[in-house]
Amino acid sequence: MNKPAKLRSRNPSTADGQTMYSLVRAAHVLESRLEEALEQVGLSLAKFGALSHLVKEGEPLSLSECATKMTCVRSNMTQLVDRLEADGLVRRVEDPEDRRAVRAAVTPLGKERYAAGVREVEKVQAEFSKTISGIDRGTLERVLSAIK
Amino acid sequence: MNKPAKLRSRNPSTADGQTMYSLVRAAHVLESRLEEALEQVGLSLAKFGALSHLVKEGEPLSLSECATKMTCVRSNMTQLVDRLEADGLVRRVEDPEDRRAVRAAVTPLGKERYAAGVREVEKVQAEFSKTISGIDRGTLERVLSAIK
DNA sequence: ACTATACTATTCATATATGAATAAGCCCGC
DNA sequence: GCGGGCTTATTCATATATGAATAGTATAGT
Repeated sequence: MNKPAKLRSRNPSTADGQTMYSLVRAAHVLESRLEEALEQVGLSLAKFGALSHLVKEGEPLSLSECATKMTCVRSNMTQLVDRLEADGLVRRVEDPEDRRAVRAAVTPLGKERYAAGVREVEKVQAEFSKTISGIDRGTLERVLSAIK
Repeated sequence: MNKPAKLRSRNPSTADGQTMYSLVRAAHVLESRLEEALEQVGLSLAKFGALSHLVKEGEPLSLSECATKMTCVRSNMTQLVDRLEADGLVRRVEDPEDRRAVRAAVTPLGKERYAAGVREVEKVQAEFSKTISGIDRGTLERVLSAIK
């Protein structure tokens, strides 16, 4: 639902600052497009991201593992799983191995919804692909992955 | 304070999808760095962004104008100005020309804080600049600005 | 002058994120 | 086996964002 307004504008101190802001702005635009596309199938980017890890893993993941994979704090995952559960897309199941842990299991509806999300996301990716034709993808990937 | 966990991970449907996710991830990393840098001087990225528009404009802006410049909805600006006002960085002033409007005026403390923020942000920009040496800046800018 | 329409900011409900505090359960060294 | 130190999830307070609903003000067209 929300996208940060924070830095949608820019600060012109240096030329590179410009590029940095451009990159952040472009990412926000892409996120908006993804949110919009996923909204068509009743998902948000956050929900889609969580489902994608669960579906790919093929078995229930503890909320801690989910949080790690999504690079967010656990309290965020607690709330996200609350919403996913309310939507009927995942179920909380106990972990018999570790009674502290709670695992999130994707429901059949969750799998369906995820598949529909993938189809929507692929459209956005195709769009994006056209836009970045005309830049060397390898170089771009290398630079982007250097930002950590 | 917050950065989206949403898409910090990736979905490997196509190679270009990878690049799209890389871009989004990189932007989140940059935002985190900016948030961290600004935290040193008691600012968030959202607050810094609002201050930057107000300082550059040189005179009080209505909340609607602020929202437009920050590309966010007005209710967001209402809350952001609430927090900036609580920090003593801006003041709400009435607009004698239009009794509907409320303008945000930067305080002297706000100007100082902004200047301190700029110094912090410049450090992050310098860091970023090093990272992207090795890619043609013009090409990158052109591609990024094509995303809208 | 009046009315319809549009724009102002605010409030409210909600989603997404963080981080601190808490309670429960695990496990290592003794 | 037990005490201390992790890790687990949750709750709470808060920040940032959206969008719907509202109240007040402005303005254009008649």
